[in-house]
This record gives sequence, structure tokens and C-alpha cells, in this order.
Amino acid sequence: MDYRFTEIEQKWRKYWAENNTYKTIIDKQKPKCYVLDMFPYPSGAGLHVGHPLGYIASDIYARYKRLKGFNVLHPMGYDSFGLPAEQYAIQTGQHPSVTTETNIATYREQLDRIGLSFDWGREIRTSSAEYYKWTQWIVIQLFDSWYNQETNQAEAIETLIHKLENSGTSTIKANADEDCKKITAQEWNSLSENKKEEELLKYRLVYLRESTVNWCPGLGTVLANDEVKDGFSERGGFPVEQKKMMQWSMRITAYANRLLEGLNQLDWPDPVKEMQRNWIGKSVGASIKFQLADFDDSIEVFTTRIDTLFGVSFLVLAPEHELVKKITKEFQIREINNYIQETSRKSERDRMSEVKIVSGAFTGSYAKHPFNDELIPVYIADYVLAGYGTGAVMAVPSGDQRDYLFAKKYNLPIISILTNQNTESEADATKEGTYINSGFINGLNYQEALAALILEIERKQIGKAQTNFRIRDAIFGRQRYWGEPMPIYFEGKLPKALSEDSLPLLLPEIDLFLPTETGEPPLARAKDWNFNGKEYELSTMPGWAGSSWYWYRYMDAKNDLEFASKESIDYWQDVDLYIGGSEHATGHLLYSRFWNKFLKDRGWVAKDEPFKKLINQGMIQGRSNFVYRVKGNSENPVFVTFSLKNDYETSAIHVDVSLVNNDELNQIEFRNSRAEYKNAEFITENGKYVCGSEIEKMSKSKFNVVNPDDLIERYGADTLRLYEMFLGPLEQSKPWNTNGIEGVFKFLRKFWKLFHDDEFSFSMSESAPSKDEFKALHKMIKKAEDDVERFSFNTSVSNFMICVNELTAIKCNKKEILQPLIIILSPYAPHICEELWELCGNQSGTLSKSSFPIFNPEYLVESEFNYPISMNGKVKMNLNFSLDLENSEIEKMVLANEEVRKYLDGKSPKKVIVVKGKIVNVVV
RNA sequence: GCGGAAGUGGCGUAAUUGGUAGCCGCACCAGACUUAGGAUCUGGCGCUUCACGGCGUGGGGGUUCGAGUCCCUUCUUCCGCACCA
Repeated sequence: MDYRFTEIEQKWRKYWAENNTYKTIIDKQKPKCYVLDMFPYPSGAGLHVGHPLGYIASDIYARYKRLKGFNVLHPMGYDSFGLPAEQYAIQTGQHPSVTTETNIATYREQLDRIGLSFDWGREIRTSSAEYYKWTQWIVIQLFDSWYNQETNQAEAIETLIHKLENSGTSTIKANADEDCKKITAQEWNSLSENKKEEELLKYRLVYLRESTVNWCPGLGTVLANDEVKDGFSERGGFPVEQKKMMQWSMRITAYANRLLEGLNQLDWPDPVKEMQRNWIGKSVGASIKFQLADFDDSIEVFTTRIDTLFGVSFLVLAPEHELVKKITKEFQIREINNYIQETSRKSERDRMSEVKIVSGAFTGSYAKHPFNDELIPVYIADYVLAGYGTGAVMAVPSGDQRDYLFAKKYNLPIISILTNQNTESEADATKEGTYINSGFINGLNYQEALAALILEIERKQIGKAQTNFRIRDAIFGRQRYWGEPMPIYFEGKLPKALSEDSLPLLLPEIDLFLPTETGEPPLARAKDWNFNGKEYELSTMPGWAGSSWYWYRYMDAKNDLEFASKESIDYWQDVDLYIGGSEHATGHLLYSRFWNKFLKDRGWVAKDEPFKKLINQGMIQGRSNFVYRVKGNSENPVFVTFSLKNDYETSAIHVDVSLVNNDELNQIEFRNSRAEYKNAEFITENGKYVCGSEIEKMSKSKFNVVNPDDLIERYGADTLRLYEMFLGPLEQSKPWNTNGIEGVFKFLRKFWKLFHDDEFSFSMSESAPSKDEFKALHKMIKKAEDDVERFSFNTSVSNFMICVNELTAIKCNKKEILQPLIIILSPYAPHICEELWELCGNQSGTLSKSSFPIFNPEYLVESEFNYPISMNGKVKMNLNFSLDLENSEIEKMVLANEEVRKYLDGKSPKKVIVVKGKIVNVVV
């Protein structure tokens, strides 16, 4: 029988589903391995060829680990709340749950066809009430928690209340709002319940507060910082503006330091770690106050270079700084107001394009230098941001380029403060040398000056060492319909959390998915939706809420008493391998770590970090094809082949990539594809019409979308799986190109043929294999192991091809060779392997439960090496190696060789370099 | 501007991590078989040369017996951040 992939794949798909082959249960006899994919948002377009790349890789790893004796958790689900379904609902009136349902069905069908070994019994959907019940539960826990800096973890709000009742705020060190009252226990106890609640809200990890938000009028909602790109919304590309609103926020800033520290122990790609570090943006420095000359107020600045304090020649406030109005002198009011107006008119974009130009205005006021009492002018400028640090900086033109340009423009002094500093043409941020012009730190070096200054400003009580973070609290509310309702109701103006037993708070039905006329969120349209007559919060949670804990739900997906049982969490612990796109670096991956640490603090989960190893699969781009239409001639269009197109005046037109094979146009199919092309004529070269090509994003409008279903129909899922891996390194972005798929398909057919005779009937020999045959097998076992362990799936496929070529050449059909080969290939091409496994006489469906063959180096050593030397206990697979002659055993062996003695000529060798069994160099 | 990753045949890539550069596949060329096909098999395929040979991993320099791999410098491409004090 020929390799009938369609038949085989249907058979095994059915078998796996009917027998629950990939159902996973807790098995304490086996070590666990948790292999997770980032779950998809089920969009209407379905899967294209780029989506399954990561799923296939993780599936190979999961199947491999099973063969290696691990109990593997490999689940899948859907991140099914989100904007596109809602936008579609607004346009069509179709309820988001309906479109979501349809899309999920399509996704499931497509995923099934690829032969992925998910345990679908654990499927989750973030938009199902059974799931979002627990998302709401976690939000309630966050609401009922505060961050204690003394224990450096989140604690139940009761411990805070206890402290307040007993000792007031004096012993509390918390990450909380800045406007927390400082009160005694007595004062606290005499507060009304409402006043107490108001105070507590300032400590909660989910809190309501007026804050500046990214408001997107086009979407009618606020967005988190990571959802805004260059002043436009990431989804939809609508302009985003700054606006003050009452908003729900998450106190992620409390975890800033731990989120930063935690990165060090993670096996994640460096770029992702680096992006998170930048996003958190820790800077260590000091804050210091400058007393104003004519006012009681002082200006507090933050600096990372307190050592440059004596180089300060002016102060700069952000235009929005609260002191600006107060300290502007009469004669400067006009100029200051003009400047403020000018900068507020500038859009985010304009500000960014003018990075190099500094501008500002003088307030007319002066501050006093804290150590030498010199008068320092106070300016405002838009290069200082209100939102970072204190919104004010001490300007040191000699050390900071922006300050330098500002000083040049407004003719302010540039004071050199270090012996090694050169400020001729630009600022010099060096820390080398010793200080000059710097009062009591003159003659000291950087480290000494730093220590001396911190000591001095703390003694004078004008400043202190301080660490700042760039990360802001995450805005948690969205004025949208299709998301989790906040488990919050209001008593008057006070927000209260629902009790756990009233969960889930179901998303109510509404008739129109738009904000109300009065500008309230869509949920305001819900009828009879209230908590004992009290109002519910009307905003819903953002898209990242449901994805910030979902890996725990997979551990125990059906549990309706807990988000996951303690037993399941204790067993599965954390994710061993997480595969997904790098676009989530500062969103999902950061929020997930935050929630995980919170859950750990409160004792509900076992590990401090959720994802041990992370791999970012590369983006698959599209490869568009073009035909070149000769201008004029509208009746019968004429197209010219790529190589001759410069001889004509042409326009390039996207042509559907399904009509093109290896850049050659199928002229008949092309004529049939559209009525207007029916009579198309072609100017060809040797009868071939060759199309042009370009790399673009994969999209419908560019006719370059390659659908995995088409390829599966033509070549089978096993070929698709192998080819996606063969394309190149997993982490690398690359354009999709179907050209090479034939080679992979041929490989599977060759593999199939190893088990069949010339008439295509199954045939296998029971006789004992030869040395060569064993060698080919064991070389393969070793490589298959090494390749998967370092996630080098592309080389792995190549190595399989080499092995099968070898076996084909020596016509090997020995059972003892072929059967282990089926096992090690099965993670990559499970359907064909199951079929062959069965043909070999094994019981159906036992393949995934067998074990990975054990590598035996003996088969390689004897024939492969002239010097059968294993160094570091590692067998050299390769023929080239060098020897350090420290080991006397090795020395003896080498000296026993006639050739070497000749080379040495009586001297003792330091090093002998052996290439392919020949000595190429001797170092004496 | 800052940070990160990467530059190897016509193309996708590989190189045991310092040891014969180009494995495997695509494309291409030649041949075999033939039921004439977009099937299968065999051989060839970095550049240069009739050949011996010479050159060759973006460019230049260095370390080393030996460099695609390490160091310095420079160019190019992609990604991320963007006035962060």
C-alpha cells in the first residue's frame, strides 16, 4: 500500500478522540512536566500557517517528554473575551458570545487536524462563567489585600485593620496611595465606617482612584500603557489622549522590585527579560530639596547622579508641576503661560519628533543651592515629565546632554566638576577622576563622593537615597461590554467587593453594545441588574485579566469549589515550558508574574514564578506573489513574466499564492480564477510564467495567506508538522514559503517505504541487524535527544532525513532498527508512526505509552574512531577533536601511535590535534 | 539617540560551541527508467581555473598551531524603548 496519509490521519484522529489517549491525570509515580502554549484569541479569520508553529513545537516536546517517562500536562483553551468580537457585535448586532462560539468551533477543527496531543478535557474559555467566576474571585482577593513592605508581601486586609486599630499608621509601611492619612489608633477607632473604608481603599491592591488615563475615544474605553503604541491604540489604531478619570487600578508597582529580581532566575530569552527590565525601569538615586529664595516652599528633585550636585546651574520643572503657578514672577507670567499653552497643544507625536530640540521658559524665581547658598534660576521645560520622579530635575549641563543644550540656548553656566570631564562640545557623563568645584567633596572619587553626599543630605534632612520605578499601576477597568464584570457594587460612593458565594457575577444581556447617551459604559443598559438594589460597577475587566492566571485552571479545570485544588497545584507546580509570541513581553507576561506572586503571597500557589522556561516562536510573514500586467489593452489583459517585465510598461498586481507553485504561475487556473482574466494572454519565457515576490505581513488583502488546511489536504498533517519545523530555527521570524515542502513529503514516503517491499506490501525482517545498521540507529537516537533538548527542531528533521537516506541506501528493513525509529519520530509525525507501529504488530495506541530508546555509545565508538577516546564522559559524535595531554591514559594511547612519534621527534607534546583520525598538528 | 538580535552558496539553513565551512532540503544541470509525469532512481552543484591550484562565512584589524565561532573597529538589516533626570 502506498502512503495514504488522509486515510491514516483520519483513522488516528478518531482513535485518539475515542480513546481519550491524551487524557492526563495526577500520577505521583512519575515526574511532572507542564508544557503550555499561549492560548489564542479565537478571531474570525481562523488559523493561518503561522499560528501552529508554536503549537507544533510544544506538541513535539510534550510527546517527547511522555516517551521519556514524564507525566505531561499539555492543555489548550481560548482567551475568548476581547475587543474584536465586540466591535463586530456593534457593527452587526450579533452577540459576541455567538461569534466567539463559531470561531472557537473553527479553531478546534483546525487544531484537531494538526494532530496536537492536547488534553481537551481541560479546555477553558475565559468568557465562560465557570471560568470567570474565578477571575472575579481573584480580583476580590486583590481587593481584600494590601502590600506590607515589612514582610515584603501581600497580606489580607485584616492584618492592616488590626495594625490600625492597635497602633494607627505609625508602624505601617505599605505600598499605598500617597495621600494616606497619618493617624493614631485612637483617631482611627473614632472614624465612621465610611471614613475607614475610604482610607482602606488607598491600601487595597485593586483600588479606585482618580488618575490620568489613556482614553481612546474611537474605542470608547481606557487603555493600559502596553496597549498604546506611539499615541495610537494597538487594536484598531485609533488616536489616544490623556484624560483624568475615576479608574480601577492594580497596584503592580508594589511588586516592581520583586518582578525585576525574579527575572534573574528565569530561563527566558534575553530580549524579553530586557524589555521587562526597561518597562519596570528601576533607577537608583537620591531625592533632594532645593529651598526657594522668595517662598517657603521647596522644590524636590530626583537624581541618579547626586554626586553632580555642585554642577547644578538651574532647576527645571515640568510645565504641569503644581508649583509653577505660585512661583512665576509677575514679569514672567506672559512668557510662562505662552509656553504652557504651546506645549499642551503639541501632540504626543510632535513631542517625540522633536527630541533633539529643547525649549523652556524662566519663572523668574530662584532656589538656593543646599550647600553653598548660590542662587539657582528655576525654569520650566517640556523635556521634564510630570509623571516621572517628582516632576522636577536639577540641571547639570556638564553631565547631561539635554541640560547642556538648554544651558547653551539660555546662556546658563556649565560647571565642570570632575578632573576627567571634557565639556567642550557636549555633556560628558563620566564618573572617572576626582571632583573639582564641588565644595566638601573636592578631591574625592565617585564612590567616596556618593557616600559623603548621601550622609550629608540625610543629616541635614533635605534629602535621602531613593529608588524610582518607571512602571505605573495598571489601569484595570474598561468601559466595554465583552469582558468580566467587576465583582464590585457601590454603597453610596464606596465600592464594596461581592461576597465569594455570590459569584459568578454574570455578564447581563443587553440589546445594544454601545455606551449610553450619557456616556456610561454599555453595562448601564442592563435591566434589573443590581445587588440587593445597590449599583454594580459598570466597567468590565481588561483583556489581560483572564489570561493572568489561566495556567492554574488547566491543572484542575472542572473544580467548582476552588480555582484549582491544592493537590493539583502541589503536583503540577508551575509551567516547565511556555511557548508563545514576543508581543506579550510587557503585557501578559508581566501581569501573569504579578498575579502569580500575589497568589503565592497569599498562600494559594506553590511557586513564586509561573513560567520556568519561555520560548518566543518567530513570526511567520507572508510571501506575496505578483503578476505584471502590460498597460493598455483592457479587453484581453496581457501579463509578462518577471524576467521580461522591464521591456514593457507594467503594473504589478497581487496574485493569489494558491495559483502559484515555486513562483511559477498556473496559467490555466489563473484564467479561471476571475472572469476578467478569462482571455488573459501571457508573455512567457520557455512557456513558463514566473511571478515576482515580496515579503509582507500575512493578510487576506494581499492574497498571501496560506491556510494549513489546504496543505494538510495536499500533503497531510505529518508533512505540515515536519515542514513547519524544518523551515528554520523556532525563534527566528521568517517568511512562509511552501516551495520546500515536497522534500519533507518525500522523506515521509521514503520512511513509509522502508517498511514496505517493491509491491508496497508491508514487509519487515526479524533477523539481527548489522553493526552499520545499529550505528545508524544509535547515531539517530543521540541526535534526536540532543536536538529536542535544545529545541533545535529544524536540525532534528534534517537528521531524520539523513538517517532514512542511510537506511534506504543499505536497504535496512530490520525490525530491531525500524521499531525504535518509529518511536523517536513519533513526536514529529504522530499519525504515520501510529500506523506503522500497529503494522509492526503492536497493540493499537500503545505508541505514546512506550519509552524512548536508550542510546548505546558502543555502537558508535568501535567503527567510528581511530582514537576511541571519550572525554568528559562524553562520546564524541564527530571525527575532529583535540587532546590536552594531561591525562596519562590519553598520552599513552597517542604515543603508541607510530605517526605521532614521528611528528614529535623525541620532544614531549603539549597538545596533539587530530582531525578525522589524522594528526594535523602537534604543539610542543 | 539608547538597548537587544543577526549578517554563511541562487534560496531556507547546518557546523559537535575554537578543529576539513556549506550537512539536510529547495531550485538548477546531466543521465537512467518510462504507462510521457508537477512520478521514481543515479550523479553533479560556493567562486575561480582546461587543470595543478588559488580564493571564500558583510568590510578592516587582532588573539591562536588553528577563527563562521573569541576580542577591537566599521557597515547593513530586523526588533524593542524613546526626552526616565
